[in-house]
This record gives sequence, C-alpha cells and structure tokens, in this order.
Amino acid sequence: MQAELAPITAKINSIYPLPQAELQLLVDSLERVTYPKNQLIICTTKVENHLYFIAKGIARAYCHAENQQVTFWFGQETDLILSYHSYINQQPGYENIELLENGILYRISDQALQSLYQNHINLANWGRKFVELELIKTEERLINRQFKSAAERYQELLAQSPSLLKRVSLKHIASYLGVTQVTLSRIRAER
Amino acid sequence: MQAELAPITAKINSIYPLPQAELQLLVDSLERVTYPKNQLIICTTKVENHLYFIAKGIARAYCHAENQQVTFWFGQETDLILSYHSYINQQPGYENIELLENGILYRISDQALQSLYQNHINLANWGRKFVELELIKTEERLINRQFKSAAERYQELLAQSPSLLKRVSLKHIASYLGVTQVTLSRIRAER
DNA sequence: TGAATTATTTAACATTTGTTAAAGGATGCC
DNA sequence: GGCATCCTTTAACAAATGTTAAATAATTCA
Repeated sequence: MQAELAPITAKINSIYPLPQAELQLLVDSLERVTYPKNQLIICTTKVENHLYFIAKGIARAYCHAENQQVTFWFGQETDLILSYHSYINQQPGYENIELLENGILYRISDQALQSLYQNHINLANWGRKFVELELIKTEERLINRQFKSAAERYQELLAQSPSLLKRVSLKHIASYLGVTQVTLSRIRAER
Repeated sequence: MQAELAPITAKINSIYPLPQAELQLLVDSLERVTYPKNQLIICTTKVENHLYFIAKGIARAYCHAENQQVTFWFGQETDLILSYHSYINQQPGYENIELLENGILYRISDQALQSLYQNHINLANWGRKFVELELIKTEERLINRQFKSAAERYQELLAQSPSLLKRVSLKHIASYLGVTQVTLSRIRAER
C-alpha cells in the first residue's frame, strides 16, 4: 500500500537523496508483513536475514545481562530494525528486538540488500550514510552518560521524544537511560 | 614510504577487501604528515576537512563537559582519525582529537574521499563497512557501561588493550571508562 | 466483572562512586 | 641537578544510585 510506504520512502530520501530508479529498486524489494504485540522480530538464537522498516508500531532492542534485560534502542515509525551484530557479522547477535505494539513492517532480505549495495553506488552510499547517522547518535548517548546525571538524561529524553514516554513502560525507559526503575521513579517524583 | 603504509593498507583490506585498482586510488590520495606530541589534529572550532590514518602514534578524542574533559575514543596504529560530527554534518563537531605521542599520519581530504565514494562502488561499500564496525564497537561500550561495574570495565580493557594502558595516562583511561581518577585508583589498589 | 498479573511508587538501608584535599612520585625543562 | 609541573594515590566525607521489600495502581484476560 503506497500510503503506508510514503513516510518510509521520505525518510530514506532524507538520509541520502536517491535517484528515483534506485529508490524504486529498494522499494520493490520490500515485503509487507504484520506481527502482533510482543512478537520477537530478531532473536539471539538465529541469524536474522531480514531488515525491517517500521510502518506502524514501536520496537525495542535488548540483551540479557546477569539476571536482567538491558534495553539499548527504541525504534518507531520509519525507523529501521536490524541486528547490527547479526547483520554485520553474519552470526547470531547479542540482541533481541521485540514489538511493543501490533506492528506493520516492510522487510527486505539481507541478500537482496547486499546485492543492491554491490550493484548500485547510490544505494551503497545511502547505506553508508545511514550507519554514520546511527553512529553519531550512539556516540552521543555514550558521551552523555558520562557527564550527565540520570535526571538530566531523563529530562532530555522527555524533551526530545515525548511520544516514547507515552508508548513505552517506565521499566524499559529506565533501562534505556541506564538506571533502575526505582531511580527513575525517584527522578519523576522530584519537583 | 611503502613500509610505513603496509600495515594501513592491510587494515583497509581487512575491513572490506578492495580490488587492487581501487585500493591504489585510495592510497594515492594519501599525504604523509607528521605532528608532535600534544598536537590537536581535530578541534571543535573549525570544520576539519581531512581524515587521518595513524602510521605511528596514539590519539585520543575528547569533548568538554562542565569543567572537565570527557575522553571517549583512543586510536592507535592503523586506526582512522576523524570527527564524525564534523565529517558527517560538515559543521564544527563537539570533539577534539589530540596526539598523545609524536605521530606519523597519512591523511586524505574529505573532498577526495567523497569523490572516491561517489565514483567507486567498492570504496563506497568499504566506507559503509568501516562505519558499521565502528558502530558495533560503540554500541558494545554503551551496553557494557549499563551492567558492568567500573572494575569489570577496567579489567576488560586491561585484557583487550594492554598496550593502551602502557601508553596512556590513567587520567585519560579513567575518563574513557566513565569514572573519576580517584575511582580508577581505588580499583587498581584492590587485591 | 473479577482475579491474576504486571507496572509503578515508596521506604529503609547498603553500596558505589563522586568531591575535595593533601601527600608522594614521576616527569620535563632550563 | 633542581625546580616546577603534572600524575597518581590515599583519606574522609558527601551524594547518587542500587537492593530489597512492600504497598498501591493499572492492565490483561478468562
């Protein structure tokens, strides 16, 4: 359905403008799939060979540590779901990615995407630019964690992604911010 | 000098194997430069328009926060120095990168690199792969900071990069690990 | 609807890490 | 060599965050 895809193609072009022909090649490779809330899209036990654009829904990536889950990423409409570890190394990764709401996704097989990258230079550069932007975001989070208090990180998230707070449980927000639920509750009670 | 470049070209090829012709194009674009210890290679006040391969030396990236410096990256021989923020957004970044030892670098202008990316598909894919690997490393550090204690992070760094500990002051190591010098001293004094 | 589950808050206490200050070492430079 | 500077450690205390447990609120599902 074209209407569903429009925000996704707009996002793709905003990352790195693609000639119509190459954009079309990418779009033509997409397959529409739907999954229910709580569905695991990526899991640690198998190599995932698809990447997913989110048309509707919200997802979180987490990994297991000691006896807890560590949430380190959220994705919403137009975001791309992929396991970097699985995708880049072609072996099972450390991350699980699950839907937190019923979702509509458009997926492309890794094989198809690699083929596009090998044969279309603008798509290869699109892929490069996409990862560069992801890297900056991750680097900023790492740096922020070093010199901002948990309260400051919460206030920033609230300001930058208010919709996230409305759609995701505080349990997961706390983990994403790098604190316990108890600490987050304390922060929210202040003032 | 070819001998100096050999480890760098080997590293380049290990990231993503390049046909000889395209590797040569990249190598031919490199210019040898030397800088003394403490030289600022990248600074926040200007757009940096070169990327640097380290042939000899060690560098650290840091940014200013409150009244302290936050060190968030180290680079050694064969590593690539660039300011992602400056390079990706084409505006002054938040990071400074300085040499901690006298260094021999091979640099390429951003303009030349972009031109290579636009015209040579294997180089474009090399650039994509390079950033993907950087992203994984950054993501892992972010996750580790969430559920490993400062002591564990120190022990891991010691095991994975013993040479780093020998070449870099503990002040910078502490910042890289996300703790104060005092905390790092305590960790080292234990047991 | 109502029971069961899950999410969130609160409290008390423990632990880790930060802050400040001082002292001892190491290093570099004239 | 000796002075000055910077690095590292140690100590005492403060602040932030974690842990455990319990109470309350919200949600899910039969």
